[in-house]
Order: sequence, then structure tokens, then C-alpha cells
Amino acid sequence: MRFDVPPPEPLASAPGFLLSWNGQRTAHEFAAALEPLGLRPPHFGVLTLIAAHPGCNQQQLVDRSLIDPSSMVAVIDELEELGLAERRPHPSDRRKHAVHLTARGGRTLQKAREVAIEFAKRTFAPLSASEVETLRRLLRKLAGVES
Amino acid sequence: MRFDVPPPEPLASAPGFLLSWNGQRTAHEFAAALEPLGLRPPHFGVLTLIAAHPGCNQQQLVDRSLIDPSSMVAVIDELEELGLAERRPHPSDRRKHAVHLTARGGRTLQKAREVAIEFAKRTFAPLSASEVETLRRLLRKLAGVES
DNA sequence: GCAGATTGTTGGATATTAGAACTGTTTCTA
DNA sequence: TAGAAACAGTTCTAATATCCAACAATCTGC
Repeated sequence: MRFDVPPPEPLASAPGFLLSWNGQRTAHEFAAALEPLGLRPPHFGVLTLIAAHPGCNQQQLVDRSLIDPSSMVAVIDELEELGLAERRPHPSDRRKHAVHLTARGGRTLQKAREVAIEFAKRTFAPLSASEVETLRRLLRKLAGVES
Repeated sequence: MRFDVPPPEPLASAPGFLLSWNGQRTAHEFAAALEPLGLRPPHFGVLTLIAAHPGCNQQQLVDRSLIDPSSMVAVIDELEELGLAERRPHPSDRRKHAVHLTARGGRTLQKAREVAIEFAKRTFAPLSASEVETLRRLLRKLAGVES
């Protein structure tokens, strides 16, 4: 799919198509924004979760991230290779790994957050602040998130 | 990605993530809704375009659909195999193919349209009619469509 | 009539994902 | 307390999508 040009009519009139198109474009461009750091969106998500819950196990990360178990293995493998996170033995259950951020992981996460903020600013530039808030509210409702 | 449960916090608070999640879920579920007809979303899009511009060539379909040329070949191949469309020699340029709908293609498109309408109704059920319209307006603006 | 552009096609290289099967560990239960 | 079942993590495979470069046939402009 090409995201460099606005979608042509009559596609651009259908709410469902607009949703898909904007969503895929956002995902695609966010991935590009993250690339200079050597990260992909799942890495960013998992780093964020580890920072919020240090020492949690992989199953908890799976539950909180919508990433399936076998992909989670690959994501954490890559974070370890990059020196951003590490698996440690879980204190009370030898089946589990306690996943922690390294010092470098903390610094990289900070940089990634700045990238994400900058990206959001750029992505939602066509809308005013109140429009972004309206959009957010409608999307939450559509996603079935209780508020 | 799992779409059977609402996204967990803090992801569900980020407009960019909400956009991606809803967009991918919509695309995914629309594909599932279309599946009983033996079609995937690109087939539906291309059928719609052929119906709107009978006899157009593949390049025009590419320009109007955001599908890249080599994928377009595959889509039209499959539509021909299903007996829904056909390539005919272009009257004035032997490089081009004039793409037409068959009678069966017209009937299948009609059924697919009904599926799409039903799908939209179901997808946007959590929102009121005016909310859907607001969402549509904001997404158009975000996509850069002139209005 | 020749050079370069256009149209459709093919093949390959690549990334991404989902799923089944497997190991080691823990928990339940009779 | 032994055996069965459940669980955490991992590995491997297969299906999928996607993009890109190269190619033949044809057309257009000089």
C-alpha cells in the first residue's frame, strides 16, 4: 500500500477504509520514525512495559501487549542482543524469567519516547488539539475501552 | 496481534496506537466478512473500480487503488480465475489490457456491497450516527483529503 | 527509424506472522 | 507422594505479504 498520497475517491469516503488507511499509515510511519534507534514498534511497546513493571515475566508481557508468545520470545531476544533488556532467573518460579531493563535500555527508552512524542506531533498536525482529543475519545469508544 | 480483547492501558490512551489498533482490526475483520464470497479486500476494491470504469487498463487501476503493479497482476489473475473479470485487448494500444466485469462479477460485487454495508453497521455500532460522521470528518482531514 | 518511455509480467529476496510441538517446571489430587 | 495436568518459555515450520529489479512487447517523439 502506498501512503505517500491521500487515498482516492470513492475510497476516501468510506469510514471503514479511512480507519484502515490511517491506521496502517500511522503504524508504518511510526516504524520508520523508530528505525534510527534500531527499534521496531513492538520493541518500544515491550520496553515501555518492562519499565512500568520491572522483573515481570514474559507471560505478563504477552497479556499486556497483545503480542503472541512466540513473537515475544523473538522481541526479548532482540532486546537482549541490543543490550537493552535482560532475562534473569525468577526468584520463586524456575519456569519463569524475570525481565529487566539495563541502564542502556533506560536511556534508549527515553530517546524512543522523545521520538514518539515528536512523531505524534507531526502525525496529528492537521488537527487542532481539541480535534485530537475528540478523535481519541471516539477511537476509545470504538475499541471498546471502558472510560 | 489479538483483536478479540480491547487494548490494555497504557496503550489505550495513546491516539497513535488507538488509530493503528482500530485500523488493523477493521481491516482484519472486513477481510473475514468478505471471506465467504471467496474475496479479499483488494478484490473488492478492484471490482468496485472496474464497475466504475469499465474497460480501463491496469495502470489506471493501480493509480486509483494504491495497490502496486505486481500485486495488481495477481489480483486480476485471481478475479479471472473466479470468472468475475476478464482482460480484453485494448482497442487502441496493444500493450494495454481493457479490464471488464463479467455478469457473474457484477452479481458478486452486489453481494459484496451488501456485506460491506452490514459490516460497517456492525463495526460502528458503538457510535451514534453523528459520532460516525465526526470520526469520518476527522479521519479525512488526517488523511489529507481535500473537502 | 532510433532512443527512450510505458505497460504488463515474472521471479526472487525479504520480513512478518501464526501455529503446532516440545522441554522443563510447578501444581493439583487421589 | 506418585502421577496427571497445567503452565512458561522455546523452537521450528509454513503460510503470507510485500517490495524491488529485471524483462519483453509496444508505443511515442524526434
